[in-house]
Amino acid sequence: MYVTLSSAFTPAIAAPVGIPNPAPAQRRTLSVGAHLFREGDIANNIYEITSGVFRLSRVLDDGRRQVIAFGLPGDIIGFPNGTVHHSDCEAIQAGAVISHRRHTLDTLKGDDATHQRLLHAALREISAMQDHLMMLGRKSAMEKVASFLVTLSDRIGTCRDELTRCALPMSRADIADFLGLTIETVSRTLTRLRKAGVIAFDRAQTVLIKDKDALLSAAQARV
Amino acid sequence: MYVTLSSAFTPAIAAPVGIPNPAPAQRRTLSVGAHLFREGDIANNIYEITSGVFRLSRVLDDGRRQVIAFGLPGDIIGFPNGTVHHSDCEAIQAGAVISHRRHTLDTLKGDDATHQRLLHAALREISAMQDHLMMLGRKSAMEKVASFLVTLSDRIGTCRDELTRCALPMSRADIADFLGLTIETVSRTLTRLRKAGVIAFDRAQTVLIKDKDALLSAAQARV
DNA sequence: CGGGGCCTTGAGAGTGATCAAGTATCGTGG
DNA sequence: CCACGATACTTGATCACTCTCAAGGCCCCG
Repeated sequence: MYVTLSSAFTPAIAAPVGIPNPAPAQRRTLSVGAHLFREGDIANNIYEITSGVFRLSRVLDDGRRQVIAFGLPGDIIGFPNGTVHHSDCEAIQAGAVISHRRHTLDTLKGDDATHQRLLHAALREISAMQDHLMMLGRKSAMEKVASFLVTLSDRIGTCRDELTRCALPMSRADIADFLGLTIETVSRTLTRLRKAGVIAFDRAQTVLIKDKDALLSAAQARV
Repeated sequence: MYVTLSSAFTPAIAAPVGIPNPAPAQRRTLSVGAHLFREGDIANNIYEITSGVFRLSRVLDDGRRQVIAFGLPGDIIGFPNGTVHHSDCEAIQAGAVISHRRHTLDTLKGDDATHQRLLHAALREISAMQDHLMMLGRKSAMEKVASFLVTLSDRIGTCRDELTRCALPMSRADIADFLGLTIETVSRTLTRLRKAGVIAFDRAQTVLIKDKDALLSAAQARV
Protein backbone atom coordinates (compact mmCIF):
# COMPACT_ATOMS: atom_id res chain seq x y z
CA MET A 1 0.00 0.00 0.00
CA TYR A 2 1.01 3.56 -0.53
CA VAL A 3 1.51 3.16 3.11
CA THR A 4 -0.56 5.58 4.09
CA LEU A 5 -2.26 8.33 5.46
CA SER A 6 -2.65 8.08 9.17
CA SER A 7 -0.05 10.78 9.05
CA ALA A 8 -1.64 12.78 6.27
CA PHE A 9 -4.88 12.93 8.12
CA THR A 10 -4.26 14.84 11.28
CA PRO A 11 -7.34 14.47 13.42
CA ALA A 12 -9.49 17.48 14.03
CA ILE A 13 -8.64 17.62 17.69
CA ALA A 14 -5.25 19.03 16.96
CA ALA A 15 -6.45 22.30 15.52
CA PRO A 16 -8.55 24.40 17.84
CA VAL A 17 -7.39 27.96 17.41
CA GLY A 18 -10.06 30.30 18.61
CA ILE A 19 -12.92 27.88 18.72
CA PRO A 20 -14.15 27.27 22.22
CA ASN A 21 -15.94 24.01 21.58
CA PRO A 22 -14.41 21.93 18.83
CA ALA A 23 -16.45 18.85 18.10
CA PRO A 24 -14.65 15.95 19.73
CA ALA A 25 -13.50 13.39 17.21
CA GLN A 26 -13.53 9.91 18.65
CA ARG A 27 -11.55 6.90 17.64
CA ARG A 28 -13.18 3.52 17.15
CA THR A 29 -11.72 0.17 16.16
CA LEU A 30 -13.54 -2.63 14.36
CA SER A 31 -12.70 -6.24 13.77
CA VAL A 32 -13.59 -8.17 10.64
CA GLY A 33 -17.32 -8.45 10.15
CA ALA A 34 -18.16 -5.66 12.58
CA HIS A 35 -20.59 -3.06 11.32
CA LEU A 36 -19.69 0.59 11.44
CA PHE A 37 -23.36 1.29 10.82
CA ARG A 38 -26.36 -0.45 9.33
CA GLU A 39 -29.23 0.68 7.21
CA GLY A 40 -31.75 2.42 9.41
CA ASP A 41 -29.23 3.48 12.04
CA ILE A 42 -29.38 7.09 13.05
CA ALA A 43 -26.70 8.92 11.13
CA ASN A 44 -24.92 10.80 13.89
CA ASN A 45 -21.38 10.51 12.65
CA ILE A 46 -19.18 10.69 9.62
CA TYR A 47 -16.19 8.38 9.64
CA GLU A 48 -12.64 8.89 8.58
CA ILE A 49 -10.91 5.58 7.95
CA THR A 50 -7.44 5.39 9.43
CA SER A 51 -6.80 1.68 8.86
CA GLY A 52 -8.49 -1.44 7.58
CA VAL A 53 -10.92 -1.88 4.71
CA PHE A 54 -14.64 -1.21 4.81
CA ARG A 55 -17.49 -2.16 2.54
CA LEU A 56 -20.42 0.17 1.95
CA SER A 57 -23.41 -1.62 0.46
CA ARG A 58 -27.11 -1.65 -0.13
CA VAL A 59 -29.36 -4.68 -0.24
CA LEU A 60 -32.72 -5.22 -1.91
CA ASP A 61 -35.52 -7.14 -0.24
CA ASP A 62 -34.77 -10.25 -2.23
CA GLY A 63 -31.12 -10.23 -1.24
CA ARG A 64 -29.58 -8.66 -4.30
CA ARG A 65 -26.73 -6.52 -3.15
CA GLN A 66 -24.83 -3.59 -4.58
CA VAL A 67 -21.51 -2.59 -3.11
CA ILE A 68 -21.44 1.21 -3.28
CA ALA A 69 -17.80 1.63 -2.33
CA PHE A 70 -14.81 0.15 -0.64
CA GLY A 71 -13.40 2.36 2.08
CA LEU A 72 -9.63 2.42 2.40
CA PRO A 73 -7.41 4.35 4.79
CA GLY A 74 -7.82 8.04 4.09
CA ASP A 75 -11.37 7.67 2.81
CA ILE A 76 -14.32 9.29 4.49
CA ILE A 77 -17.50 7.33 4.65
CA GLY A 78 -21.04 7.65 5.96
CA PHE A 79 -22.20 10.96 4.52
CA PRO A 80 -25.66 11.59 5.92
CA ASN A 81 -28.80 12.35 3.97
CA GLY A 82 -31.82 12.49 6.16
CA THR A 83 -31.73 11.19 9.70
CA VAL A 84 -30.79 7.57 9.03
CA HIS A 85 -28.28 5.66 6.97
CA HIS A 86 -29.53 4.05 3.79
CA SER A 87 -26.69 1.59 3.49
CA ASP A 88 -24.62 -0.84 5.54
CA CYS A 89 -20.97 -0.35 6.32
CA GLU A 90 -18.92 -3.31 7.50
CA ALA A 91 -15.24 -3.87 8.14
CA ILE A 92 -13.90 -6.52 5.77
CA GLN A 93 -10.45 -6.05 7.21
CA ALA A 94 -9.96 -5.03 10.82
CA GLY A 95 -9.37 -1.33 11.15
CA ALA A 96 -10.08 1.93 12.87
CA VAL A 97 -11.96 5.09 12.17
CA ILE A 98 -12.20 8.58 13.55
CA SER A 99 -15.81 9.56 14.16
CA HIS A 100 -16.72 13.13 13.37
CA ARG A 101 -19.96 14.48 14.72
CA ARG A 102 -22.41 14.93 11.93
CA HIS A 103 -22.98 18.59 12.66
CA THR A 104 -19.34 19.29 11.85
CA LEU A 105 -20.41 18.95 8.24
CA ASP A 106 -24.07 19.74 8.63
CA THR A 107 -23.73 23.09 10.31
CA LEU A 108 -21.20 25.86 10.35
CA LYS A 109 -20.71 26.04 14.09
CA GLY A 110 -17.63 24.05 14.85
CA ASP A 111 -14.29 23.23 13.42
CA ASP A 112 -14.04 24.97 10.06
CA ALA A 113 -11.01 23.04 8.85
CA THR A 114 -12.69 19.70 9.49
CA HIS A 115 -15.87 20.97 7.91
CA GLN A 116 -13.89 21.77 4.79
CA ARG A 117 -12.16 18.44 4.76
CA LEU A 118 -15.42 16.52 5.06
CA LEU A 119 -17.05 18.68 2.43
CA HIS A 120 -14.31 18.11 -0.08
CA ALA A 121 -14.42 14.41 0.63
CA ALA A 122 -18.12 14.52 -0.26
CA LEU A 123 -17.31 16.21 -3.56
CA ARG A 124 -14.67 13.61 -4.34
CA GLU A 125 -17.23 10.95 -3.50
CA ILE A 126 -19.64 12.38 -6.06
CA SER A 127 -16.93 12.28 -8.69
CA ALA A 128 -15.94 8.70 -7.84
CA MET A 129 -19.56 7.61 -8.00
CA GLN A 130 -19.86 9.10 -11.47
CA ASP A 131 -17.04 6.84 -12.58
CA HIS A 132 -18.79 3.95 -10.93
CA LEU A 133 -22.04 4.73 -12.73
CA MET A 134 -20.28 4.75 -16.08
CA MET A 135 -18.67 1.44 -15.24
CA LEU A 136 -21.90 -0.23 -14.16
CA GLY A 137 -23.99 1.13 -16.98
CA ARG A 138 -21.73 0.96 -19.96
CA LYS A 139 -18.78 -1.35 -19.52
CA SER A 140 -18.38 -5.04 -20.31
CA ALA A 141 -17.38 -7.60 -17.71
CA MET A 142 -13.75 -7.50 -18.86
CA GLU A 143 -13.66 -3.71 -18.77
CA LYS A 144 -15.21 -3.68 -15.32
CA VAL A 145 -12.76 -6.14 -13.85
CA ALA A 146 -9.75 -4.50 -15.50
CA SER A 147 -10.87 -1.04 -14.40
CA PHE A 148 -11.32 -2.32 -10.90
CA LEU A 149 -7.81 -3.75 -10.79
CA VAL A 150 -6.34 -0.54 -12.19
CA THR A 151 -8.12 1.64 -9.67
CA LEU A 152 -7.35 -0.60 -6.72
CA SER A 153 -3.70 -1.01 -7.61
CA ASP A 154 -3.38 2.76 -7.98
CA ARG A 155 -4.65 3.02 -4.44
CA ILE A 156 -2.93 0.16 -2.67
CA GLY A 157 -0.57 -1.50 -5.15
CA THR A 158 3.20 -1.59 -4.68
CA CYS A 159 5.54 -1.49 -7.63
CA ARG A 160 8.64 -3.69 -7.75
CA ASP A 161 10.63 -5.05 -10.66
CA GLU A 162 8.15 -4.10 -13.38
CA LEU A 163 5.53 -5.83 -11.31
CA THR A 164 2.73 -4.29 -9.31
CA ARG A 165 1.60 -6.32 -6.37
CA CYS A 166 -1.87 -5.60 -5.10
CA ALA A 167 -3.82 -7.20 -2.28
CA LEU A 168 -7.49 -7.92 -2.82
CA PRO A 169 -8.85 -7.36 0.66
CA MET A 170 -12.35 -8.21 -0.49
CA SER A 171 -13.89 -11.51 -1.57
CA ARG A 172 -14.91 -12.36 -5.13
CA ALA A 173 -18.50 -11.89 -4.01
CA ASP A 174 -17.72 -8.35 -2.88
CA ILE A 175 -16.00 -7.56 -6.16
CA ALA A 176 -18.93 -9.03 -8.07
CA ASP A 177 -21.43 -6.93 -6.16
CA PHE A 178 -19.29 -3.85 -6.67
CA LEU A 179 -19.14 -4.41 -10.42
CA GLY A 180 -22.68 -5.61 -10.98
CA LEU A 181 -21.54 -9.10 -12.00
CA THR A 182 -21.75 -12.60 -10.58
CA ILE A 183 -18.96 -14.33 -8.69
CA GLU A 184 -18.49 -16.73 -11.56
CA THR A 185 -18.08 -14.01 -14.14
CA VAL A 186 -15.52 -12.22 -11.98
CA SER A 187 -13.60 -15.44 -11.52
CA ARG A 188 -13.71 -16.35 -15.20
CA THR A 189 -12.60 -12.86 -16.20
CA LEU A 190 -9.67 -12.93 -13.79
CA THR A 191 -8.73 -16.32 -15.20
CA ARG A 192 -8.87 -14.91 -18.70
CA LEU A 193 -6.51 -12.09 -17.70
CA ARG A 194 -4.22 -14.60 -16.01
CA LYS A 195 -4.11 -16.92 -19.02
CA ALA A 196 -3.38 -13.92 -21.24
CA GLY A 197 -0.35 -13.18 -19.09
CA VAL A 198 -1.65 -9.81 -17.95
CA ILE A 199 -1.86 -10.74 -14.29
CA ALA A 200 -0.83 -13.55 -11.97
CA PHE A 201 -2.03 -14.69 -8.60
CA ASP A 202 -0.63 -15.32 -5.20
CA ARG A 203 -3.21 -17.26 -3.24
CA ALA A 204 -6.26 -15.64 -4.87
CA GLN A 205 -6.12 -12.66 -2.50
CA THR A 206 -3.11 -11.05 -4.10
CA VAL A 207 -2.86 -10.11 -7.72
CA LEU A 208 0.37 -9.38 -9.54
CA ILE A 209 0.01 -7.05 -12.47
CA LYS A 210 2.49 -8.20 -15.08
CA ASP A 211 1.41 -6.03 -17.99
CA LYS A 212 -0.05 -2.72 -16.87
CA ASP A 213 -0.48 -1.46 -20.44
CA ALA A 214 -2.51 -4.49 -21.40
CA LEU A 215 -4.60 -4.07 -18.27
CA LEU A 216 -5.20 -0.42 -19.05
CA SER A 217 -6.29 -1.19 -22.57
CA ALA A 218 -8.58 -3.92 -21.26
CA ALA A 219 -10.09 -1.29 -18.99
CA GLN A 220 -10.76 0.75 -22.13
CA ALA A 221 -11.73 4.36 -22.01
CA ARG A 222 -9.69 7.30 -20.96
CA VAL A 223 -8.17 6.34 -17.72
CA MET B 1 -11.91 6.59 -15.21
CA TYR B 2 -9.95 9.28 -13.71
CA VAL B 3 -7.86 9.66 -10.71
CA THR B 4 -9.20 11.90 -8.06
CA LEU B 5 -6.57 14.20 -6.77
CA SER B 6 -6.81 15.22 -3.21
CA SER B 7 -4.01 17.62 -3.94
CA ALA B 8 -6.33 19.61 -6.13
CA PHE B 9 -8.34 20.25 -3.09
CA THR B 10 -6.33 22.30 -0.73
CA PRO B 11 -8.88 24.90 0.20
CA ALA B 12 -7.94 28.49 0.64
CA ILE B 13 -6.72 28.36 4.18
CA ALA B 14 -6.15 32.04 4.70
CA ALA B 15 -9.72 33.05 5.30
CA PRO B 16 -10.28 36.77 5.72
CA VAL B 17 -12.69 37.41 8.53
CA GLY B 18 -14.36 40.50 7.21
CA ILE B 19 -16.37 38.99 4.37
CA PRO B 20 -16.56 42.14 2.30
CA ASN B 21 -17.46 40.29 -0.85
CA PRO B 22 -20.64 38.24 -0.86
CA ALA B 23 -20.67 36.23 -4.07
CA PRO B 24 -23.20 37.49 -6.59
CA ALA B 25 -25.54 34.83 -7.95
CA GLN B 26 -26.16 35.28 -11.64
CA ARG B 27 -29.04 34.14 -13.76
CA ARG B 28 -28.53 32.42 -17.08
CA THR B 29 -31.00 31.06 -19.63
CA LEU B 30 -30.38 28.21 -22.05
CA SER B 31 -32.27 26.98 -25.07
CA VAL B 32 -32.58 23.35 -26.07
CA GLY B 33 -29.22 21.83 -26.93
CA ALA B 34 -27.20 24.55 -25.23
CA HIS B 35 -24.47 23.36 -22.91
CA LEU B 36 -24.32 24.62 -19.36
CA PHE B 37 -20.81 23.22 -19.27
CA ARG B 38 -18.73 20.60 -21.02
CA GLU B 39 -16.17 18.13 -19.90
CA GLY B 40 -12.88 19.94 -19.44
CA ASP B 41 -14.44 23.34 -18.75
CA ILE B 42 -13.13 25.13 -15.72
CA ALA B 43 -15.56 24.51 -12.90
CA ASN B 44 -16.19 28.03 -11.65
CA ASN B 45 -19.84 27.73 -10.83
CA ILE B 46 -22.49 25.55 -9.31
CA TYR B 47 -25.91 25.80 -10.87
CA GLU B 48 -29.33 25.88 -9.37
CA ILE B 49 -31.97 24.95 -11.91
CA THR B 50 -35.00 27.22 -11.86
CA SER B 51 -36.71 25.94 -15.00
CA GLY B 52 -36.18 23.53 -17.85
CA VAL B 53 -34.59 20.09 -17.88
CA PHE B 54 -30.88 19.36 -18.01
CA ARG B 55 -28.93 16.23 -18.78
CA LEU B 56 -25.65 15.48 -17.01
CA SER B 57 -23.63 12.84 -18.82
CA ARG B 58 -20.26 11.32 -19.42
CA VAL B 59 -18.96 9.87 -22.66
CA LEU B 60 -16.27 7.29 -23.35
CA ASP B 61 -13.85 7.61 -26.22
CA ASP B 62 -15.78 5.16 -28.33
CA GLY B 63 -19.01 7.08 -27.88
CA ARG B 64 -20.63 5.03 -25.16
CA ARG B 65 -22.51 7.40 -22.94
CA GLN B 66 -23.80 7.28 -19.41
CA VAL B 67 -26.36 9.78 -18.25
CA ILE B 68 -25.47 10.58 -14.66
CA ALA B 69 -28.57 12.53 -13.82
CA PHE B 70 -31.45 14.56 -15.14
CA GLY B 71 -31.64 18.01 -13.62
CA LEU B 72 -35.11 19.33 -12.94
CA PRO B 73 -36.21 22.65 -11.43
CA GLY B 74 -34.99 22.82 -7.86
CA ASP B 75 -32.01 20.56 -8.51
CA ILE B 76 -28.47 21.72 -8.09
CA ILE B 77 -25.95 20.55 -10.60
CA GLY B 78 -22.28 20.89 -11.41
CA PHE B 79 -20.59 20.05 -8.12
CA PRO B 80 -16.90 20.58 -8.66
CA ASN B 81 -14.12 18.10 -7.99
CA GLY B 82 -10.78 19.39 -9.10
CA THR B 83 -10.50 22.40 -11.35
CA VAL B 84 -12.48 21.16 -14.32
CA HIS B 85 -15.78 19.44 -14.98
CA HIS B 86 -15.66 15.75 -15.77
CA SER B 87 -19.05 15.60 -17.40
CA ASP B 88 -21.24 17.44 -19.87
CA CYS B 89 -24.39 19.28 -18.94
CA GLU B 90 -26.88 20.18 -21.64
CA ALA B 91 -30.37 21.64 -21.64
CA ILE B 92 -32.81 19.13 -23.10
CA GLN B 93 -35.66 21.52 -22.44
CA ALA B 94 -35.12 25.28 -22.49
CA GLY B 95 -34.62 26.65 -19.03
CA ALA B 96 -32.74 28.86 -16.66
CA VAL B 97 -30.25 28.47 -13.87
CA ILE B 98 -28.82 30.57 -11.10
CA SER B 99 -25.03 30.41 -11.08
CA HIS B 100 -23.40 30.30 -7.69
CA ARG B 101 -19.72 31.03 -7.49
CA ARG B 102 -17.83 27.88 -6.72
CA HIS B 103 -16.19 29.30 -3.65
CA THR B 104 -19.60 29.71 -2.03
CA LEU B 105 -19.43 25.97 -1.47
CA ASP B 106 -15.68 25.55 -1.59
CA THR B 107 -14.75 28.00 1.09
CA LEU B 108 -16.39 29.47 4.11
CA LYS B 109 -16.09 33.09 3.13
CA GLY B 110 -19.40 34.10 1.75
CA ASP B 111 -23.05 33.46 2.11
CA ASP B 112 -23.50 30.87 4.85
CA ALA B 113 -27.10 30.06 4.02
CA THR B 114 -26.26 29.38 0.39
CA HIS B 115 -23.25 27.36 1.43
CA GLN B 116 -25.56 25.20 3.51
CA ARG B 117 -28.05 24.80 0.75
CA LEU B 118 -25.41 23.72 -1.75
CA LEU B 119 -23.84 21.37 0.75
CA HIS B 120 -27.09 19.62 1.52
CA ALA B 121 -27.80 19.34 -2.17
CA ALA B 122 -24.47 17.56 -2.52
CA LEU B 123 -25.43 15.12 0.22
CA ARG B 124 -28.77 14.45 -1.46
CA GLU B 125 -26.89 13.89 -4.68
CA ILE B 126 -24.75 11.21 -3.05
CA SER B 127 -27.85 9.46 -1.81
CA ALA B 128 -29.56 9.63 -5.20
CA MET B 129 -26.48 8.24 -6.88
CA GLN B 130 -26.48 5.30 -4.50
CA ASP B 131 -29.97 4.44 -5.71
CA HIS B 132 -28.76 4.82 -9.24
CA LEU B 133 -25.84 2.47 -8.62
CA MET B 134 -28.17 -0.18 -7.25
CA MET B 135 -30.39 0.22 -10.26
CA LEU B 136 -27.58 -0.05 -12.78
CA GLY B 137 -25.81 -2.90 -11.08
CA ARG B 138 -28.59 -5.12 -9.89
CA LYS B 139 -31.89 -4.49 -11.60
CA SER B 140 -33.42 -6.04 -14.71
CA ALA B 141 -34.50 -3.97 -17.69
CA MET B 142 -38.12 -4.05 -16.55
CA GLU B 143 -37.20 -3.00 -13.03
CA LYS B 144 -35.03 -0.19 -14.35
CA VAL B 145 -37.70 1.23 -16.60
CA ALA B 146 -40.44 0.89 -13.99
CA SER B 147 -38.22 2.46 -11.31
CA PHE B 148 -37.46 5.30 -13.64
CA LEU B 149 -41.12 5.99 -14.31
CA VAL B 150 -41.94 5.86 -10.62
CA THR B 151 -39.16 8.26 -9.70
CA LEU B 152 -39.90 10.67 -12.53
CA SER B 153 -43.63 10.72 -11.91
CA ASP B 154 -43.01 11.39 -8.22
CA ARG B 155 -41.05 14.43 -9.29
CA ILE B 156 -43.08 15.86 -12.14
CA GLY B 157 -46.22 13.75 -12.48
CA THR B 158 -49.69 15.17 -11.96
CA CYS B 159 -52.48 13.08 -10.51
CA ARG B 160 -56.01 13.27 -11.93
CA ASP B 161 -58.83 10.76 -11.90
CA GLU B 162 -56.81 7.80 -10.67
CA LEU B 163 -54.37 8.57 -13.44
CA THR B 164 -50.93 10.06 -13.16
CA ARG B 165 -49.82 12.00 -16.18
CA CYS B 166 -46.10 12.44 -16.58
CA ALA B 167 -44.12 14.15 -19.30
CA LEU B 168 -40.97 12.51 -20.54
CA PRO B 169 -38.82 15.52 -21.35
CA MET B 170 -35.96 13.29 -22.47
CA SER B 171 -35.61 11.05 -25.52
CA ARG B 172 -35.58 7.28 -25.43
CA ALA B 173 -31.85 7.47 -26.04
CA ASP B 174 -31.43 9.60 -22.92
CA ILE B 175 -33.50 7.18 -20.88
CA ALA B 176 -31.50 4.25 -22.24
CA ASP B 177 -28.21 5.91 -21.37
CA PHE B 178 -29.51 6.74 -17.92
CA LEU B 179 -30.56 3.14 -17.28
CA GLY B 180 -27.63 1.40 -18.94
CA LEU B 181 -29.82 -0.13 -21.65
CA THR B 182 -30.29 0.30 -25.40
CA ILE B 183 -32.99 2.38 -27.01
CA GLU B 184 -34.63 -0.77 -28.30
CA THR B 185 -34.83 -2.38 -24.90
CA VAL B 186 -36.34 0.74 -23.37
CA SER B 187 -38.91 0.89 -26.14
CA ARG B 188 -39.78 -2.80 -25.88
CA THR B 189 -40.10 -2.58 -22.12
CA LEU B 190 -42.40 0.43 -22.32
CA THR B 191 -44.46 -1.46 -24.88
CA ARG B 192 -44.68 -4.41 -22.53
CA LEU B 193 -45.96 -2.16 -19.75
CA ARG B 194 -48.44 -0.58 -22.13
CA LYS B 195 -49.75 -3.93 -23.36
CA ALA B 196 -50.09 -5.07 -19.76
CA GLY B 197 -52.34 -2.07 -19.11
CA VAL B 198 -49.98 -0.53 -16.58
CA ILE B 199 -49.29 2.61 -18.59
CA ALA B 200 -50.55 4.35 -21.70
CA PHE B 201 -49.05 6.92 -24.03
CA ASP B 202 -49.87 10.29 -25.34
CA ARG B 203 -47.54 10.97 -28.26
CA ALA B 204 -44.58 9.03 -26.86
CA GLN B 205 -43.46 12.01 -24.77
CA THR B 206 -46.18 11.70 -22.19
CA VAL B 207 -46.89 8.62 -20.18
CA LEU B 208 -50.11 7.96 -18.31
CA ILE B 209 -49.73 5.71 -15.34
CA LYS B 210 -52.89 3.65 -15.13
CA ASP B 211 -51.86 1.19 -12.43
CA LYS B 212 -49.39 2.65 -9.98
CA ASP B 213 -49.35 -0.47 -7.80
CA ALA B 214 -48.44 -2.67 -10.73
CA LEU B 215 -45.73 -0.21 -11.71
CA LEU B 216 -44.34 -0.19 -8.19
CA SER B 217 -44.22 -3.95 -8.05
CA ALA B 218 -42.54 -4.02 -11.45
CA ALA B 219 -39.99 -1.63 -10.03
CA GLN B 220 -39.42 -4.14 -7.25
CA ALA B 221 -37.79 -3.20 -4.03
CA ARG B 222 -37.81 0.07 -2.25
CA VAL B 223 -36.33 2.67 -4.47
C1' DC C 1 -6.68 -35.14 8.74
C1' DG C 2 -11.15 -33.57 7.91
C1' DG C 3 -14.62 -29.99 7.23
C1' DG C 4 -16.20 -25.77 5.43
C1' DG C 5 -15.64 -21.70 3.03
C1' DC C 6 -14.19 -19.69 -1.09
C1' DC C 7 -12.75 -19.93 -5.63
C1' DT C 8 -12.62 -22.02 -10.24
C1' DT C 9 -14.42 -24.43 -14.12
C1' DG C 10 -18.01 -26.36 -17.16
C1' DA C 11 -22.50 -26.74 -19.71
C1' DG C 12 -26.62 -24.76 -20.88
C1' DA C 13 -30.18 -21.08 -20.71
C1' DG C 14 -31.90 -16.40 -20.93
C1' DT C 15 -31.84 -11.49 -21.01
C1' DG C 16 -30.63 -7.78 -23.43
C1' DA C 17 -27.71 -6.28 -27.57
C1' DT C 18 -27.27 -5.94 -32.41
C1' DC C 19 -28.80 -5.54 -37.01
C1' DA C 20 -32.54 -4.29 -39.87
C1' DA C 21 -36.95 -2.60 -41.30
C1' DG C 22 -41.02 -0.23 -40.72
C1' DT C 23 -44.01 3.55 -38.63
C1' DA C 24 -45.04 7.91 -36.16
C1' DT C 25 -44.08 12.55 -35.29
C1' DC C 26 -42.31 17.02 -35.99
C1' DG C 27 -40.44 20.90 -38.37
C1' DT C 28 -39.92 23.27 -42.70
C1' DG C 29 -41.03 25.22 -46.79
C1' DG C 30 -43.97 25.36 -50.74
C1' DC D 1 -52.62 23.72 -45.07
C1' DC D 2 -50.31 20.08 -46.96
C1' DA D 3 -46.14 17.65 -48.73
C1' DC D 4 -41.82 16.36 -47.70
C1' DG D 5 -37.79 15.00 -45.28
C1' DA D 6 -35.61 14.18 -41.07
C1' DT D 7 -35.66 12.45 -36.68
C1' DA D 8 -37.41 9.56 -33.17
C1' DC D 9 -39.73 5.59 -31.86
C1' DT D 10 -41.35 0.79 -32.45
C1' DT D 11 -41.08 -3.89 -33.87
C1' DG D 12 -38.85 -8.18 -35.50
C1' DA D 13 -35.15 -11.76 -35.99
C1' DT D 14 -30.95 -13.31 -34.50
C1' DC D 15 -26.80 -13.29 -31.71
C1' DA D 16 -23.77 -13.12 -27.78
C1' DC D 17 -22.57 -12.00 -23.26
C1' DT D 18 -23.46 -12.95 -18.84
C1' DC D 19 -26.23 -15.62 -15.59
C1' DT D 20 -27.66 -19.94 -13.61
C1' DC D 21 -27.02 -24.38 -12.07
C1' DA D 22 -23.77 -27.83 -10.95
C1' DA D 23 -19.53 -29.93 -9.69
C1' DG D 24 -14.83 -30.01 -8.46
C1' DG D 25 -10.54 -28.04 -6.34
C1' DC D 26 -8.01 -25.27 -3.15
C1' DC D 27 -6.88 -23.35 1.20
C1' DC D 28 -7.43 -22.23 5.86
C1' DC D 29 -8.34 -23.67 10.40
C1' DG D 30 -9.72 -26.54 13.79
